[in-house]
Amino acid sequence: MDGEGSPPSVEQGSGEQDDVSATTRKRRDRSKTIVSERKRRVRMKEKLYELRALVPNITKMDKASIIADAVVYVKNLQAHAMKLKEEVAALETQPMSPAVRQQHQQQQQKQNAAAGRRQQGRGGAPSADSDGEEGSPGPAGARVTHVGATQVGDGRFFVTVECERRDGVAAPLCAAVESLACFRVESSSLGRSGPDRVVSTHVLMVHTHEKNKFFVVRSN
Amino acid sequence: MDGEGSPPSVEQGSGEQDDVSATTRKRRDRSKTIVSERKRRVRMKEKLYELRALVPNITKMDKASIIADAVVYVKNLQAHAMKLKEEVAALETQPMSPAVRQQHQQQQQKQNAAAGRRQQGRGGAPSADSDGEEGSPGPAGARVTHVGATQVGDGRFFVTVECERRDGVAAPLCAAVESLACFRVESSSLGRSGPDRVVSTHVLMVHTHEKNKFFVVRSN
DNA sequence: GAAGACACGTGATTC
DNA sequence: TGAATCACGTGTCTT
Repeated sequence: MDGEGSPPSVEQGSGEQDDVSATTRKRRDRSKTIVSERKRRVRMKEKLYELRALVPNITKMDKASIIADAVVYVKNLQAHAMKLKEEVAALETQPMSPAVRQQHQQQQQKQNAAAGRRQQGRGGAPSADSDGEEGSPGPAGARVTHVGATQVGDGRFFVTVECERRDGVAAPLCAAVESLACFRVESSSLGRSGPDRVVSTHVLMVHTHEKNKFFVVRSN
Repeated sequence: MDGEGSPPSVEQGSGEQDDVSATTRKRRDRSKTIVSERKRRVRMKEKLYELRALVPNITKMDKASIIADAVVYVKNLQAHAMKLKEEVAALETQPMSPAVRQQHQQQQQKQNAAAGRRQQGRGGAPSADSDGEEGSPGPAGARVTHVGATQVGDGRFFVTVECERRDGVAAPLCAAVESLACFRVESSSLGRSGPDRVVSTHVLMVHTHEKNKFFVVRSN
């Protein structure tokens, strides 16, 4: 309780026989634990740097922020990996002759930002892609070429929107995602998926009081 | 050097009337820093638990091992995602004559066989949503708390903008960045930098014909 | 000078 | 018994 400093000052000079052994033992023990603790700190710091090296988008060098950035990065990565896996599965099971694939690409011009609870893989279609209506001209005029949504956790969804790459597309894209009132944007990122395509990925969290409105549409 | 001075009883006669104020100030400062440091530790620990909840196979609860496990997990996840992405690209662009597809499937099987241990998120982690988010009913108009810009290449700049966390901040943030007419947004991402802060990072590319208009302002 | 981050040495606890 | 991990308060350094 009383945080009084134990003075490490030496009181030698009087006792000889076991006094010396006691003090030496104590001191040796102290230095051992000290160096051990130091090594422990170094180990953790190195691991932290190692982690930081793996995470792109490091915002602050701050120790806690490194872990925080790693957390959101891992979340995005997990979601992305899951989505890719499903995509692979879908592509593998569907033979997709060239004609069909071409049609598929053309058909994927959907720009529904209000894709609320509309994911019904009807007829056992395992695709998580929601089927939108006709693509109306976007806010910036860029056509959306792909929209995907996948549940990646309890009330958490991974959403990807791909559209043409034009100047000023990011803001309406973010606005569209944020306009989903029952979601909260947990993280989002924008990058290029081709010479003329940008893709924005988001992790959305359902507001807790709306959680029961959503359910999973399992693919298989 | 040896920081003594805990006894708040008497100071030497140098101070006339500052004796009480000096000790009070010192003590207040002490407790302030103490509680601040304590909060820092708590923050880091929470972030660490949050990270641990994301990593499926946690070997030891040890603090450094958590980061180590996270490191190897992120490495695996990155590799896995890259492989999946290549796979998707290959599947999408292949004309897929029957022979080719068969070969591809064989290759697929080999990959699956080689990847003996699979780590798929399974570790039923309890909901680590430590942050009780509150519905702040604010429209846009969140205050920007930090802006940074660094040149990271030839005509390429890394820009960070931090502001208050409100619903719907991402879109105006992107709009603001995109409104810089002489830049093109190469990539951008949005995440949280604190319980009440969001930070958006962007990589901007100067349009080539404007490149000579910009130069570096070195900070230190 | 106030605030924040970090490394340090140390007491407590666990295996 | 020691080795190892953690939380703590503190000094120092940078904003």
